[in-house]
Parts: sequence; C-alpha cells; structure tokens
Amino acid sequence: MSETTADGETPAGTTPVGVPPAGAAPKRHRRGDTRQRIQDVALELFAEQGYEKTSLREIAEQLEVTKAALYYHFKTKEDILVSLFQDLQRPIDELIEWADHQPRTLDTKQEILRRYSQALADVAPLFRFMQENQATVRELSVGESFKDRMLRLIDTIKEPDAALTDQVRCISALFTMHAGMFVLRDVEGDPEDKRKAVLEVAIDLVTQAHTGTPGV
Amino acid sequence: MSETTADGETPAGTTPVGVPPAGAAPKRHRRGDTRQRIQDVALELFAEQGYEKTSLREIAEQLEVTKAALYYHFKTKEDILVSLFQDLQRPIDELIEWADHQPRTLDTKQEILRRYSQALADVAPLFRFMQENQATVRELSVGESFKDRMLRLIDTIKEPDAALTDQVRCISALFTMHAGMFVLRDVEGDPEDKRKAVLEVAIDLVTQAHTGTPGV
Amino acid sequence: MSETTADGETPAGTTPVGVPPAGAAPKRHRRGDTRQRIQDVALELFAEQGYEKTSLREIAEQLEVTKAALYYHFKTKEDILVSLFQDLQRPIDELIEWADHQPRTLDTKQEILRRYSQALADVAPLFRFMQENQATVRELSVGESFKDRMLRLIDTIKEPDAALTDQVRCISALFTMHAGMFVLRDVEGDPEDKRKAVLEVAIDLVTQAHTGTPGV
Amino acid sequence: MSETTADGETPAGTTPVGVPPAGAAPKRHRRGDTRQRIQDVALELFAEQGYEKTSLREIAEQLEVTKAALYYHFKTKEDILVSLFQDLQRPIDELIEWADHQPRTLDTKQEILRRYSQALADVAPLFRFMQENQATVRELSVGESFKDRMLRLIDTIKEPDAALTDQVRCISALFTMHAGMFVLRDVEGDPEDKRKAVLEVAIDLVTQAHTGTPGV
DNA sequence: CATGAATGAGGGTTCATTCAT
DNA sequence: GATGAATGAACCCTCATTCAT
Repeated sequence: MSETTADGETPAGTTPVGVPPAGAAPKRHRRGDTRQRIQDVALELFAEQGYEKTSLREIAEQLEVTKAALYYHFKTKEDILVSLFQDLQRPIDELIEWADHQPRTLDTKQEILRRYSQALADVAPLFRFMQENQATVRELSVGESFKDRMLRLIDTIKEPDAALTDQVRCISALFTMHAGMFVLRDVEGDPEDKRKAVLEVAIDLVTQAHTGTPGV
Repeated sequence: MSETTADGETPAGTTPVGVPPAGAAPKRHRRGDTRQRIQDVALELFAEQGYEKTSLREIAEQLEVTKAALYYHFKTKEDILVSLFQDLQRPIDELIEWADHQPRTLDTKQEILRRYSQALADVAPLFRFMQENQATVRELSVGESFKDRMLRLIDTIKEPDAALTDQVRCISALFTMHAGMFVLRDVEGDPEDKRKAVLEVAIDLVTQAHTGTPGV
Repeated sequence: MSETTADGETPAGTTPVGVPPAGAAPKRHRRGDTRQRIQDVALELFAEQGYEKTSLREIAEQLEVTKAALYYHFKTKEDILVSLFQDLQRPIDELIEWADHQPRTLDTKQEILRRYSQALADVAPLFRFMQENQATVRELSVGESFKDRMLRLIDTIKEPDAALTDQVRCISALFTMHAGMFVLRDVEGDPEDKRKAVLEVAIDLVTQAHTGTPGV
Repeated sequence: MSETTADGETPAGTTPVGVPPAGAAPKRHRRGDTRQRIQDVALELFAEQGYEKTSLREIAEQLEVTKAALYYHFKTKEDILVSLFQDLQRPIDELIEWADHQPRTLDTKQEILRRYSQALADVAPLFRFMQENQATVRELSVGESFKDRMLRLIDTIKEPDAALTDQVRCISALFTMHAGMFVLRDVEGDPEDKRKAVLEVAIDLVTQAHTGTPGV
C-alpha cells in the first residue's frame, strides 16, 4: 500500500477510504478513479508476487469489483502492465532526453546519476517489479522498450571507445543503484543515508571510468 | 525401494545431455539418463521463458516423454527446480566454506572474487534464471536458501563496521559480476575478455572498500 | 459483490429440475437456474455412482455446460456436496429442534419417528447417498456434522441411563428406517405401505425401549 | 493393524519384523507371504479410507514394495478386493449353507442370528468396508454377489408370506446387527456386552416376527 | 460503469496399468 | 518374485477473456 507512489507521493487531496468527505459518494468508493485504483493494486500485487502469479481475480477481489470491471478499463492483463510503465517510465525518459542535450562532461554524468537516483526512488515499486520479473517482462511488448531505455541511459554515461573495464564501471554504476534498492533492505541504516552512499559509489565508478578514458 | 527417485543423489556430475551415443537405440528407454535430461531441458526452458511460463507439458514434449514420466523422477514441478539448485549451488557453497577458513585479508577477498567469477561462469544458466525470476523464486522454498547464500557471501568480503559506502562497494562488486553476465551480452567483445574486465572492476571495488576501512 | 455465489442462499425451495418450461429458449442461458440444476444433477450422479466416481466433467456434460461453469457457481467439488447437505439437512435440523422442545414422553418419541419417516422420504436421494458413501463422507467436512446430527437425533428418543438393550432398540429404530429406504426396494409391495410398516416396527422398538426403561 | 484378522488372530509363528530368526532371510521381509500382506494392508486401507481413495501406490508404500509387485500377485486393483471377499465371505456362506439344511423353527432362526453375530465379529473390517463403500461396491463385480448373500440370509429368517411388518422386523434384525458394529462405537460399555445386547434385540425382533406370523 | 454467467485452453497432479529386465 | 521406467487417461482446478444486459 505505502509502496504505491504511482500518482505522486501519496494521493494528497484524496479522501482516505472509509472517511467520505461529508455528503459525498454514498457507495463508499470514490467514483471515477477506478482506473487509478486498478493500477495501484496491480502494481502492488505484481511487485509482491510477480506478474504471472497475480491473477485478475485477485486484483478484482482486492478492489471489490468484478473481473469484468477490469476489462472495462483495460483491454487485457498485459495492458495493465503497459499502462504502469507508461506512467512510471516518464521520469526516466525525461532524464534521457535531458542528458542527450547536455555536453558529455564528467559533471553531466554525475548529475545524470544524481537525477537517476532520485527518479529511481520515485518509481521504486516498478523497478522492483522489473528487477524481479525480467523473465516475464522480456517476452512482453514492454520488455524491449525497457531494455532500450536502459541501453540508452548507459550510453549517456559510457564512452563507446573507452576501455572495457571503464565500460563495465559505467554499467556497474547503474546496476549498483538498482541493486541498492532492494539488497540494502537487509543492511541497517537510514534509507536516505543508504541512498546517498549508493549514489556516491556510483558517481565514483563513473568518475573513474571518465578519468580513465583516454582523450577525455 | 521407493519408486520415486525424487530426492535424488544426483547420479553423476553435471554431464551435459549432449548428443546421444551415435547410432543408439532408436526409441524407448534412452537408458538411465532421463532424470538428467529432464534437468537439462528444464533449466534451459526455465532460464529462457521463466519458471511459471514453462509448463511440464512443454518439458515433456521436448523430451518426447509424457508428463507422467516427469512425475516418476520428480515429486513436483518445484522439485525439479530445487534439484537444479542442489546441483548448481554446490560450487558457491564450497566457495563460502573455503572463504570462511581464510584470513580476512585483501588478498583473500580478491581471491574470493576470482573464484566466484569462475563459479558464476560454470553455473551461468542457473544464475541467469535466478536473476530473471526473483519474484517467483522468492516464494519458493529455494528462495530463502539462495538469499542466505548471497548474504553470507557478501559477509566474506564486507567488513561489518566499515563505512556505508564501502559496504555498498562490496555489494556492488558482487552485483557487478551478476549483471556482467547478462548485460554485457549487448556489448561487443570476447566473452573471456569481458569476464576479466568485470572481475577487474569488482576487485577494484573490494580493494577500495578494504583500503578505505579504518583499522585494516 | 463476489462473483462466486458459492456460499449460496439457496435461491429457492427444493425445486426438482423436472422438464424445462415447454417451448423455452433453445440454447444459451437457461436463466438463473444453473446453480439449482448443478445441484440436481450432482445429487443424482453422486447417489448413483458415488462421489469419487462422479467427475465434474460428467456433471458438466450432462448439463451441457463446461466444467469451468461449475466453478462459477461452486468453489470446489466438495462445495457442491456441502450445498446439497445444507439444502437437505434442514428438515432434520428442524425435527431435532422441535424434539428438543417437547417433553420426553413416549408420545413425543413416536411422533419424532413419524416425522422422521416423512423427512426421510423427502430427502431420500441424499440419504441414499449418505448411506452408500460413508467412507467418503467421513473424510469430508460435512461428515462430522452429519454424524453429530444422527447422534443428537438418537438422543431425542434414547434415555441415557436405560438398559443397554433398550438403547440398542432406539438406535435400531432409526437404522431400521434408514435401511428400509433401500433394502425394501427388493421387496414387493406398495411403497407407502412399506414405509408405514417400517414406521410401525420402529415405533414398536422405541415403545419397548421406553417401557422397559426403569423409572419412566 | 489389529483389525486385520485375515490370517487367523495374529500370525502366530511369524517372526516380528526387525528380529529375524537367527540365520534367516537376509532381506528382512518374511518371504512368500507377500500376497497375504498385500491383502492385510489393502483391507486396512480400504476400510479406513474407502476403496477409491486408496491408491495402489499407498498400499505399495506401506508394504515397502513397488506397485509393480502388487501386479505380480493380483491382476488388478479390483482383484485385490475380490480376493478379500473370497477369503472373508466364507463364514457367511457356511452359515447360509447350514441354515438351509435346518428346519425353519424359531430356534433355528435364533441360532442363525447367534452364529451371524459371531461371524460378523470375525470379519468386522470387511463388513465395515462394505457398509461404508456400498456405492463403490455396487458397481464392482463383487457387489451383486454380496447383495445376493444378504437376500439369501434374510430368506433364512423371514417367512415369505408373513405380514409386511414382520418381514421388516427380520430385515431390521439383520441391519441392527450391522449398524451395531459401528454405531455402538460411540456408546460407552464393554464391546462384548454391546454385542450381546445387539444380539438380544435382533433375536427379539425375529421372535416377534416368527410369533406374529399366522400359521407358524 | 459495471456485473453475472459462461467459455476454452491449459495448468499441475494422480491413477491404474504395462513390460522389459 | 520383484523392480524401474514409463504411459494414457483422467482428475480437479484456475486463468484470461467475452458478451449480453
């Protein structure tokens, strides 16, 4: 529940369930936001149990609607997943877009990582899902597009003609940030501190890579 | 005694199925290697399509046996997976065992990474599977045991009272090696060269972590 | 709300399936009576062949629906059986309830048997099923509840401190009625006559038991 | 286990498992009696769980042999059941045979019941099985033959032209004895006392029937 | 906006049975 | 006298999806 950051931080102006704004919808469900609620529940369940093991029945039950209702809002099960991506991939797309218009300096690369760290924190559940369901996602239409995004992101910090080790360092920087998201849950410490430590290591890696690259 | 060999003492080393002895019996009873063949095919399909999306029918068909035959050799679908782990996790267990009896010097840590790099290469398909099916594996009995193993491995290279960044570096070292296995497929270059580059970066990270740690 | 009507409020009385309203819709959606029809067919087949030997495929086929349709109306195969009990056990529950509020006179006991005889005739198929599938039913959730009911019924006609033979007589009275239902099919004679003869013997047994009991 | 009287009381001269008579069969299983042991285990399991729910795997496992071994001794699963009947039905056949050669006096009928009571006690497990698996047995080849036996037994105590109630009394006498076997388990008291009480009630019923019959 | 009822395909699993060895 | 390996049929059940209302 708390993991679902889909619509911002927490649906700020939204009435918490069970406390309808005096004189509001009699049916207890806030109206019109069903689509949003489906996405929230779906993301939660997909992340928790995986895409395949989450059935539409389960989603519907948790929402107290019928399966058929889901089909009013989404054409297929995969469509729900796709919609999650479209909503959550945007921050990353914007980052890539931004990066593409910057000079390829070390400063830029570091800033990319900083922004990426933030973006990751914002879309954490989706990332957890991606990380843990690669086999599934790979087959889905959305898989290719996600992989593309990753490769393009790598390209923004990696020099194509750098030494192999330096290329690895850049890739490692990114994956350090990904891994940091879920492995560090088993390490003690303040989440924000951990995020910063991860970012520091990532920046370090990219810096080494950048410095090591001849002619930069 | 029991008809079901399900518990399995792994009749042999990890003999790849390979080609059937040229000119062998055209049909019926490819001898006593069926269990092995099931494991081979299963690992292949699990890694390729994921555990959930691989049906027993599919495995059976590819082996040209019936589904029921699988149940002669394994008690359940999950059992097949578990058996794969038992066979392939051993190298890692041995590594941890070895590491636990070494002094915690930088040299040892570097050697751990070197050996881990080799172990990973040996059990690559299983690792790819793990990496790509975490959501599934997490629920399975085998999930916990795998996570344990990872944490214990991290403990062999990480100093518990090191700075947070240095701890991250160690974790990063390991995950760099994991990521290296499948991300680098999209980078040009000789596989062995790539493996070495990955190893170098990982060793670098651990070295930095070790050096940075006060009092070491 | 929930799609599955499995818990079931028993939409109607024990309407026998009978003939479909002459000249009704030739196909698709015989309206809302499917649940009822499933129960009817299931009871018929369960009674005829036993619970285990009756497959859902068989039930579905006879109804010209798919197996999956059964699962829309009932959560499991056992659930179908349970629902049959809930529908058909009621007459007996009501009898016990009634008996519990009567004085424990001989007249009452005789009336219990009379009413039980009638109740049995009403739910004959279920009883036949129970009688013939005790081994199965015993394991099912419904088994215990049925046994309870029998014991409580026995308690309504049996004095706890009576002589052992008189206790046996009471039990015998009940089982005579049960046996009467299916053994007497092989004896010639009008069914109603036979029912009355059985009832007479049962009443006789209880009367002897009641008279023989000291202090009554 | 204790219910299995198949081979007498307890295989008297038989070595208890695990203590082989010095210099005996090295394989721990007493040799040659496998067929008997299959029957014992099968009867036990059939009576406990029902015929359908008892699988050959289960029987084999409990005997620590393979399913295939069962097929060496019996042609089919049903064959095991049939063999149980052949062994255990004999006492009843002998009783019928004996009864057929006696004068149809009240004394004879009472003696029939006495002997039947004893026979029932001897083959209790089989009877319990019959009672609880009628639906199954009915379809099996053995079903018809068992029913025949019951009808013939009834004929030995029932006058064909008696009043309907008196016929019922005779049937009731028999079924009282059957029911007595398993219903009385829930009544306190010494088993032998209970058996005698049941017998007394049965004799009573037959006596009434005999006396009530005009012209006897 | 949503439901009730249903479907077709497929899932994993278990069974009685066979047969070469 | 028994086993190891396999089969074919059937089982209960779940799924994503559809469509008239």
